[in-house]
Amino acid sequence: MDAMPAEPLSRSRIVAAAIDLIEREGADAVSMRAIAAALGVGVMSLYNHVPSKAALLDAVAEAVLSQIEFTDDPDAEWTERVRMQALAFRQIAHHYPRCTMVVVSRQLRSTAGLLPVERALDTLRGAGFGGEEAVRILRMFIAYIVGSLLREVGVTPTFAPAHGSDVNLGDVDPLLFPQVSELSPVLGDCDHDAEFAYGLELLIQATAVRLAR
Amino acid sequence: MDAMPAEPLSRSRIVAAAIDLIEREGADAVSMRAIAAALGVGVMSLYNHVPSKAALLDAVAEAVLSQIEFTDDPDAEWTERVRMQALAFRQIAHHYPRCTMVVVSRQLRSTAGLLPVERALDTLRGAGFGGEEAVRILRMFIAYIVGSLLREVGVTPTFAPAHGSDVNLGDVDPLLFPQVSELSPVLGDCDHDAEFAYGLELLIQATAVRLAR
DNA sequence: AGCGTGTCACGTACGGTGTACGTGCGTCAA
DNA sequence: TTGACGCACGTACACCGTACGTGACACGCT
Repeated sequence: MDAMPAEPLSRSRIVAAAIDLIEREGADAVSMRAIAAALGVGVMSLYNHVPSKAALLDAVAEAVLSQIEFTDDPDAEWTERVRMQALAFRQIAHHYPRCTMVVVSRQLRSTAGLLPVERALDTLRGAGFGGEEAVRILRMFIAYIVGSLLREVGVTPTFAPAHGSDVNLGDVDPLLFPQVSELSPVLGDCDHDAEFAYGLELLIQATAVRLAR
Repeated sequence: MDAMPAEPLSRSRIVAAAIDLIEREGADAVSMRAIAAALGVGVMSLYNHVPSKAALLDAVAEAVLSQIEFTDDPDAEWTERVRMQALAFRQIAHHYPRCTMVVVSRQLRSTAGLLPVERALDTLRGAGFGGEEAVRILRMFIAYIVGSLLREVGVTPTFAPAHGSDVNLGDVDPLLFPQVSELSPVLGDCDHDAEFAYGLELLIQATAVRLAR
């Protein structure tokens, strides 16, 4: 009976199952019992490899973050390199949309998020920024990217692609909110890609101006 | 006995108690039972005024957001008005630090967040931007602000004022992460006010450049 | 071969959570 | 007076994270 060798249940297998479950059923559906069931093991077996659920979610964030793929071209203009890095960061959020909230919601003091930081700082300093300003600029970019991702997943917790707000903007009192009322069609839909690119270009240009001074 | 008239337990009292509890004990400590206990009522009484915990947290977000105080000077330069609005938005996050995560974590399709939007759009269009671009710029500012707030509360879940990362950056391999290693003192501490202001000014200037074209 | 010793899967159990449901008490309209 | 309705409340259930104990198995040593 039970021919399955049932490979040894490692930490990485647990993390993978957790990511899978989050992506399939949403972050709220994540429970130790559910993960254990998905792996076909008992609940408490998980605790031989993961100290707690919080640590597991940290590991999930770390795993997702470490999958960022940088195709960094050292010969390219620094503006182009910054653009690519920002887009790469955002891309993983599209590959794991339901996990994005998990990643963003917990501060990660691991070394997983360090490689992107290293690359970004290197690019900025190579462009001619001093260390302190490079850090400031990096923080600004991260804030913008994270904020954008949060809007994208916030608007779509069930990940219906767009249109979300619909009803809400239609019945706004035009006297109280004339601008909102007039612009409701524009506010109503949101091409995330275009929106993100717009802000990104603006940030890059602003950064370039800073460099010229 | 029981002299207390025990005023009638309205929805707003429940929300206020929830905010109070979040601010005192943290967002994790929020439970229906704890809120009920803080109000001196039974747990199920809450459900006569609030359909669910999720709805309660939405109401919390709405309440916090509606407390933004705008001192909008119509005679001021539009850049100054944008600055004031951004700072006002951020200020409530400092008044309710523990609630910030709650506000940011849930998309609000209520009219509470509409007044700031109306003001901002009015300012931008008054400056000369077209409707579509005003929306784009607004979204960019919101992304930056939200991202910044998330970093500020993320670094301080227990709200210890600063210094947080300490150990983590000290023992980074200088060969693997030369930039991070060299800049670790800069990365280690973060003057949130200054950092936010830096990015904000950069965004405003970039926006002004966009307008000039 | 016998025997600690360690690793690890697992069951049980406890205190917590959100909330469905029923019950009883107040205050009004008829 | 009586019915209806609003609302505070207790009980109960399913589910959660996880502390603890137990037993199967693999190993190095004598």
